[in-house]
Amino acid sequence: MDFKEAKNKFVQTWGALGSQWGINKTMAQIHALLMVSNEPVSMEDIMEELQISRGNASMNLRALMDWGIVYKEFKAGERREFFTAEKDLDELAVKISKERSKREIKPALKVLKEVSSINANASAEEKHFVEQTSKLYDFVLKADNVLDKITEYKDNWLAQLLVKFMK
Amino acid sequence: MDFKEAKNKFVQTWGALGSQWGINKTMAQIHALLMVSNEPVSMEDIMEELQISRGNASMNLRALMDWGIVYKEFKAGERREFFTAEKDLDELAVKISKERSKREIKPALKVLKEVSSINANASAEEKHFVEQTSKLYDFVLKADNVLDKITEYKDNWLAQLLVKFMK
DNA sequence: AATATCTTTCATTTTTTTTTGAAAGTTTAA
DNA sequence: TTAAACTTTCAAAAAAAAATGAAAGATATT
Repeated sequence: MDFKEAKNKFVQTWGALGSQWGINKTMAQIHALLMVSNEPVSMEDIMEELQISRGNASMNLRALMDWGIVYKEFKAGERREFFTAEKDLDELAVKISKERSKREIKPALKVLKEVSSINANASAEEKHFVEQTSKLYDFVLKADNVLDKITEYKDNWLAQLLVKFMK
Repeated sequence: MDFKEAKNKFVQTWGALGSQWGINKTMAQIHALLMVSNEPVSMEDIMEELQISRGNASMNLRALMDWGIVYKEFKAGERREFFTAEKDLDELAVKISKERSKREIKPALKVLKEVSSINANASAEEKHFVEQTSKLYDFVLKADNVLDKITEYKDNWLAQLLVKFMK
């Protein structure tokens, strides 16, 4: 396998993986492309390499920047914009964790709190509902706290975690 | 908010959350419904409560059973089948982790290993590619190992993890 | 201030995913 | 072994998501 093939395979695989995690294919592919580029990449190059339209490239780059995992770069003397991805994997994990917590977990917690707080009458059905959603609330809250803690460690949290867990 | 509203809100929210995690809405809704039901539920009831077709119910129940988080139940004297969800949340997390590892992480690792093993010639571009995909391989491998370890603890791994991390 | 270079927006089109429902399949019971 | 009760399958339809591209919007240059 030569470089071109390998790069292509990586970008395709990352893209497919993205879909399975609720991220759209192109967005994941752009991210993959930037991750393995040693130089900032122009929108033109991204369009060319992934065979996508200008609008598509623009919108997905915007989304990636909203996630805080892709940055704009300005090259001296160049009019157009260039893009780079966050390449530090710990930093990347932290950013994704924080963002997903904010966008998805926190709102879900709010709903869980609400629905688990209804005044259950005597019926076994309602009691079970309250019990189960309360457990779910506790569980998700704990999981979210773990994420928070992890992001505090920031550097190399994964290795530390592994060490702690294996001992 | 009364019970009916709360239940509906929970099912809807869980369904929406599912979409953001690469699981289809109906599948997540069926799972939500079963999670908060104290009694096994028939396919007829699922169709009725979620307003979905028989085929849809059948296929998504099958998918949930493939994930190992929903079970068929047979009631004495009853011809039709009933369904229940795994309600132990630790167990649920373990099953989902294992399944995602098997379906997504392991195959991704294989590709990462492949593409990071190309024979990089002297160009900075190729060197960077190999370096970055190698780092990614190590990172994902470590993360996958953490999942493995977690599943060994099985009961209440989350609480243990939290304690370890906060100390 | 007019023009050139580049980016964003968004209505429309295309693609992908999900859902439907009727036919085929399966199991139990009479 | 026939029929009744239920489940699964899958081609077609519907819905949802993503992509296009041209026009509008910026921003720099002459």
